[in-house]
Amino acid sequence: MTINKNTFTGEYSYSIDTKGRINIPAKFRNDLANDNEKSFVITKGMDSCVYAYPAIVWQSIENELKKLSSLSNVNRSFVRNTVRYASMVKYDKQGRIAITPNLINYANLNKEALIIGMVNKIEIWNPDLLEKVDNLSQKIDSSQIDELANKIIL
Amino acid sequence: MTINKNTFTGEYSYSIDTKGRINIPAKFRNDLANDNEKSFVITKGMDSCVYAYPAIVWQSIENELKKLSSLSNVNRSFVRNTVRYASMVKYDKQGRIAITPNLINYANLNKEALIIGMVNKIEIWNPDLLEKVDNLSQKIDSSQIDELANKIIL
DNA sequence: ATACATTATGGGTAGTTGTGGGTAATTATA
DNA sequence: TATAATTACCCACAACTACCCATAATGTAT
Repeated sequence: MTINKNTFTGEYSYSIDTKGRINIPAKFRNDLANDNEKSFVITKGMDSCVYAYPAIVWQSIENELKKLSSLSNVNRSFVRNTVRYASMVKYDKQGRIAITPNLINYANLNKEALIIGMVNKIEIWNPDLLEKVDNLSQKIDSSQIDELANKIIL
Repeated sequence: MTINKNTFTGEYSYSIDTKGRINIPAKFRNDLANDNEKSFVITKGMDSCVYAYPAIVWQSIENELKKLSSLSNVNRSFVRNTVRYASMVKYDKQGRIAITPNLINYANLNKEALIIGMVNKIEIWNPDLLEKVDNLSQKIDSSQIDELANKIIL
């Protein structure tokens, strides 16, 4: 039992089976508020990973997206790309969700997968890819990271 | 009973058992405010040690992180690095927490471990490592200490 | 000093979790 | 419509974890 619902932290290593299923860590399932009815919305992440939002959190994101005027070119393609590959999935009795082939392909997922709690959402990664992306962004943005660190960490 | 809750000082030597469990010093358990529900959040420390924050202290960190939009590259990697190895742990009837294999590995923890109160958080160290890091930092010239002296009155 | 309470540490056990695979129902395809 | 492919749901089981109890060491009060 944690204090904050729909809030995820930590890194877990899980395997994706031949049917494209992956386990949602027991801890995350416990952190998921009941009104989500065991459902996440999975979609393309900003980096080459899969995002999984609690169903009701996704709903509020949809509401935000509705506010973006479609007159703007940028808005249109942004909305299209975020929504296009989104699908609601419910975890089964064993706690697994099925990842769509689209997303498996996009995130380059093989047998091994890393699941990372990102506070309000979950990321599913190919471990090798994550390492690359991580190294890269740390080199580029270290000064900005330090700036953030000064604001947030005690 | 101390005056300030969620405030830790002092050094203690404890052993980590074969299950990865370590005792939270009785004094620290008493210093932990009740609304933490006997829970800490453990994560990677700045040096090669494990940090343990009182759960509610960590919660306020999480709330800050939630405000950062994932559209920014810098924000993403900052959030990821901050929460990636964080997990909430509750101490059992004997007053022990279980340290995740990830963190045991990162901090090079064996049987012996040093627990140090660091005011708003706790550090868990491999004693040998701490000694090395400590020797290193003692070589830092005293001018920097003088600088600190301007900020804090002892 | 003695009795009692608390603390630190080890280990056992029942229940949970992660993983594979099977089968029936549903959907797609020819 | 018949058949193939996909999906949803079920069971099995090894590994792990949470929870409980035991015991020795330490601390505390009378």
